[in-house]
Amino acid sequence: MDPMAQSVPQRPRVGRPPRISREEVLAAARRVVEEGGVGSLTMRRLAAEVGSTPMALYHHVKDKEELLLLLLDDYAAGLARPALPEDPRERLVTAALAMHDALAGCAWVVEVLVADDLMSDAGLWYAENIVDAAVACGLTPERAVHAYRSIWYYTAGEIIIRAAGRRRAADDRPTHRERVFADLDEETLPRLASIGGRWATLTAQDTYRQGLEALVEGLLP
Amino acid sequence: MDPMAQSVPQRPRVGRPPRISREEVLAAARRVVEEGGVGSLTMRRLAAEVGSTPMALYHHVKDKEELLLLLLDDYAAGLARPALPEDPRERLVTAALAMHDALAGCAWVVEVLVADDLMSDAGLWYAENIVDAAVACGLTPERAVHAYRSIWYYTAGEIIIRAAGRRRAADDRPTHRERVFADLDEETLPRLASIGGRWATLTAQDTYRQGLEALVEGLLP
DNA sequence: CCGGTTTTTTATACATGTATAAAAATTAGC
DNA sequence: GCTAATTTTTATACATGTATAAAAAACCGG
Repeated sequence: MDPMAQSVPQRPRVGRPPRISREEVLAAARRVVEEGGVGSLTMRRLAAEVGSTPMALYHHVKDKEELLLLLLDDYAAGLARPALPEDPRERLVTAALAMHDALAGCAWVVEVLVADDLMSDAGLWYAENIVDAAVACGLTPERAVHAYRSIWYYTAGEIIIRAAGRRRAADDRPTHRERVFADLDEETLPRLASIGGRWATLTAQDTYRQGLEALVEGLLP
Repeated sequence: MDPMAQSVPQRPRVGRPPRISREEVLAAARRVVEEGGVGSLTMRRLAAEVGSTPMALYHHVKDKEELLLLLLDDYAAGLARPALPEDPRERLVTAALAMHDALAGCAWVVEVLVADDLMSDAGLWYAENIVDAAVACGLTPERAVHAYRSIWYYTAGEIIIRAAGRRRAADDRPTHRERVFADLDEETLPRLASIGGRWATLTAQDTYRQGLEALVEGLLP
């Protein structure tokens, strides 16, 4: 019982020895997602992949949500961290853009975002840089955190809403929206009516950066 | 076959007569949600409520997602529409706040947001007023739509992320986050480390309005 | 070697959304 | 009235996440 003994590799010498490990499960999950997309990642498929049974997985991850979170973690860990400009304001914007790009590059990220919020390990790098840049811009630490939070809401919202839009576009049922926008009441909704068909085009445009810069503009003193 | 006949009540005189209607299904869904929360709304339970079978529902709503969207619609239709200030900028902020409050008042709204985006009927009132106010503030219609869009991302993001946070707080497993924030590396993440325990407090605060005003500040000329 | 303890794995079961196909109930044409 | 067409309802089935409880496989003290 030497307290200075290596604490991690000190395996528990009791109980039935595990046939699979969390790492194996994660590695298998990566494989499955890589080749079949996140839609093909089911607990049963994953169990088959590691040569075990579905319920055995639950001894290594709490549930599927945690599994996805862990996948996202190591996706984020593998990302290049761009060099950030000196100027604090530019640094802030650049870091936020990098965060956004990271999320946008991972199609299934939405499923995790609605469940948890990326404040784990790899994701912290973005938070660190954004908060730090905000402080460098003259905000108090408290307001810098609030600023980060606002940027996070905006960013996560953009990712999620746009993903929803893409999903909607995928199955090509003529959307409720199109019908609604087709016959807008000019009396009660004159502005939208005057925009009419351009709405789809306009909202399809990528204005993340524009909005981000506006937000930053308003947040900084 | 008079083409000028009432087009809507002209019921189709052919085929097996329906035993349930979309309106009945919706009314039943409202009852179920009202008394048991959205979690208790299952297709089977709903079928039982209308005295039918699960699959019969699918002739009146496309799927559960559409059902929720319809529920949200008439929730929104029932909301009071606040009087808006004259000053366009205040009007913009007030309308956005009203939109946010509307969403925040509906706990299960998140499930719909991630699937579709509230651009249906009742939700349009907010869009109309926000876009119109933005134009009144001097934006072109195009930029006004973009501005609305940014506000929408920010708002939806706030609602979704905060809901996730609340859900996480509900089941009291000591979150990954707490553990992560407990031992931050002061070398690589000095700023977050210096904030440390205050992070939870700070991010728990409601800063929606603050962020909104910053965003509006930056969006308007 | 044996019974107890601990850990991991397995088996079984359930609730859910919904696909598919059959059945039922009506009208239209003859 | 009979057959075909049309619409709605029902029955059955499947994949999914995961709860629960039993089983298996290793350790320990005797």
